[in-house]
Amino acid sequence: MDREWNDSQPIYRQLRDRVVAMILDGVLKEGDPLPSVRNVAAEYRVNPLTVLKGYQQLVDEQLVESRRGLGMFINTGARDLLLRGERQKFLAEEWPRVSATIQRLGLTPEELLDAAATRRSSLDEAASDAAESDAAESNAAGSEAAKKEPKS
Amino acid sequence: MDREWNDSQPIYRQLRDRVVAMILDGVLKEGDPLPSVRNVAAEYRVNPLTVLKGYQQLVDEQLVESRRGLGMFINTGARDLLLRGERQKFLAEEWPRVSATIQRLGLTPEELLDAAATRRSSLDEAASDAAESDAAESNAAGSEAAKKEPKS
DNA sequence: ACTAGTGTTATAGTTAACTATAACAGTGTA
DNA sequence: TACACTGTTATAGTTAACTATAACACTAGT
Repeated sequence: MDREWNDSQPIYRQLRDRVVAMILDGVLKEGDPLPSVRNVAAEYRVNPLTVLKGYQQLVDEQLVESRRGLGMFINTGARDLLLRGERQKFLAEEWPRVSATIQRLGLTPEELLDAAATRRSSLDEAASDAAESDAAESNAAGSEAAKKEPKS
Repeated sequence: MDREWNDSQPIYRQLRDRVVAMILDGVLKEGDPLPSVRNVAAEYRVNPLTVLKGYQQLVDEQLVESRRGLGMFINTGARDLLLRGERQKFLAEEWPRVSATIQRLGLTPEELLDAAATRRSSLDEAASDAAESDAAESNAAGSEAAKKEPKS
């Protein structure tokens, strides 16, 4: 979670993508609160408005609901919605370009698997662990986030 | 070649990537001229300065040489240079993210191969043909580019 | 009521990307 | 020389992304 920003895409979109990844990985489940705008802004040393913009994207996509004074919460059905939408989006918009690049560079499946494995072992431990242990306490990603129960 | 721009990355970088792809695919060979700044600008209805910026990146990477009054030409060794650099860059910077996304979405090799095949048949015919027929006339990508011989 | 935590809005400034328009500079050919 | 191509630079304006600073609005706990 401490990796910095990639200059090939706006921060607010990378932020949106991170939350999406956490939902897909099961780190954030339905009803869970997102780490607060101010917390994220402070932790990543980014402007609160930038965080808000990323979160607003999620609201627009019906993935997240905002409750003033309480926080932002994962909607019911968010993960299913994502599994449909993101698959199609990825296959249509990103994978063709990536696939062409792989072919152009003559990369072998071995090289690709090696590179993927290398990264996973060094970066994704936390996310993998959280995803694999299903019913464990699902603390959100912020440092010490609020964790109040939404009153339905 | 008539596909429009992707708003997820600046045009000048997409332009740079297209030329890189053409070099890797063998569409542009050492000594070949790039389509002229003005031609590309007109064909894609983009500002000449934007095209120039993309081309300048290639000059900075030693892939292309600029000759005032003549045009811009692929350097010798450009393809080898690319095969080394781009492989490393792709495996380190892009593939890990893509690989994680694939895993998250639970995409199968079949789905990925299908999507890749679908796209290739509809988009890349021209590039593939040019790459496969090796010694054919290698006309550059512009509409009717200059095609002068550089005097070494 | 007070306080500390939420999301939200307002104001204003910087930078990068892109644009339009125009001119300058070098090369080859008729 | 004149012309038609090349790359290059100058000037200036728009938009999107990001920033800093501050205030407003709402909720829960004490």
